Amino acid sequence: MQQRAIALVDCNNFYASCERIFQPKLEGRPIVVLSNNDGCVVARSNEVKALGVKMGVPFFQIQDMARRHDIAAFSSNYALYADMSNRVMSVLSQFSPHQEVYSIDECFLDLTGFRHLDLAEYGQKIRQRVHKWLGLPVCVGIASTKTLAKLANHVAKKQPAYQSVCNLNALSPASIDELFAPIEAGEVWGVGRRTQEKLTEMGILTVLQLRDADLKSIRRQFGVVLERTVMELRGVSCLTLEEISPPRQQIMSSRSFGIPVYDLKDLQEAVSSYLSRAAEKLRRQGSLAGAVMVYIQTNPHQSRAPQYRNGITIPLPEPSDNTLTLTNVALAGLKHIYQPGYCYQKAGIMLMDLNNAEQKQASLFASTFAQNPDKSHKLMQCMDRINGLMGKNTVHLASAGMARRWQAKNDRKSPCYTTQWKEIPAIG
DNA sequence: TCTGGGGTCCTAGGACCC
DNA sequence: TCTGGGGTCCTAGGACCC
Repeated sequence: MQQRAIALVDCNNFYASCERIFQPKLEGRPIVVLSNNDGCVVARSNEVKALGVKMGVPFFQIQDMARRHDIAAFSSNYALYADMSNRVMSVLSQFSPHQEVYSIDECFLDLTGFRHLDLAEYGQKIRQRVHKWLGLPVCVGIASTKTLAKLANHVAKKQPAYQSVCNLNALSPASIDELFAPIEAGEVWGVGRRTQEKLTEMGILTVLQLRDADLKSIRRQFGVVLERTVMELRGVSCLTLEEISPPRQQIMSSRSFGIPVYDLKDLQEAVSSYLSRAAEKLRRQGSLAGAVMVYIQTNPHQSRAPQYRNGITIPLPEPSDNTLTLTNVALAGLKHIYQPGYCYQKAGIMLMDLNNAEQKQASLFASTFAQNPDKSHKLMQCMDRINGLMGKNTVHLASAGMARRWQAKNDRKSPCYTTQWKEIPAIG
């Protein structure tokens, strides 16, 4: 079988880079992007990484350092990142007929058909076009399997000699061994903290050692997943390119609150608004939910305060994608688990047992909406269209509240430069 | 007193990813 | 004072059935 050529294209420090595009004066200045509620650091520019700030640290823990080094901190602006991501993916799709969008900032491209070209050069072309058209830096890793392509990307990022593009297919076996020998096994895609610890105990420290480990004992100790990973490191492709993403099997929506919440009323508003978002996603992918889960919890980090967490899953008599139906179920569940007297930090909902709306099974027992499914369907369509055209939350259920005191903090959010007419950058 | 064995389905929990 | 959110897959163990 011919050797495949899979590229992994990954944006460098994606969120931080997005912020920089529209504020060029931030070039060279350390930047962090914060998680929801301005809680943790979820993206760091190179300057911040150099300062030793780790991924996921609570922002308040580094606030002194942030002041000392003049770190620019941003609330996350998902509308901006999602829009920039779409643009990146669209540019990248020009370089191969086979693309798998793997996450918001990376995608696989099948370049097998382009093997007659110098693929390192081709990778440079990709990089330059994304940079020229969008102002975003990317790195490219190319190899015969997805796992190796991820690793090649890691090399492209870390080793300046490669100038952001690394093609393992062009290297001799001896130079690949040399390349893999100093890289920690934990850098491999699919090897997390736990697995790395266990591997270390077995004396497997490097990528090279993992690749050459005894397959049977890997299988026995870790299961099929890591076995596959080792095979992929050997150049045996076990993971296919998934060009069309399968519909989600569950849809979650949860948020921490911006302020401490005690009242059922606030929780109801939050749950209702999370549910609306999730139901929109549900309808967009053309699914129906068979069950709704709702949960609430106090802040687990505040160990001295009384703790309470609870959740309940409620099956629906008949699968639905109707916001009103789903909300009623979620709010009934919430009422059931709510205990007064606690300081709640977070609530969430999950739509479960999703299945295709076209294969809907009629219930034996007619429910309120089943008596008039057309009407409810049209109402939802109408809501989705208005919100699509006029902006999120233009129309929403009254139960989602108007004041929304509990909403997460995001004081440091940049404008939606690319998705809101009134926030388009002006040159003057 | 002696008390099988194999299959399926479901769930919870763990591990991983970004 | 201040600690994110949203997913997937696999496995083990229990319930249940014949």
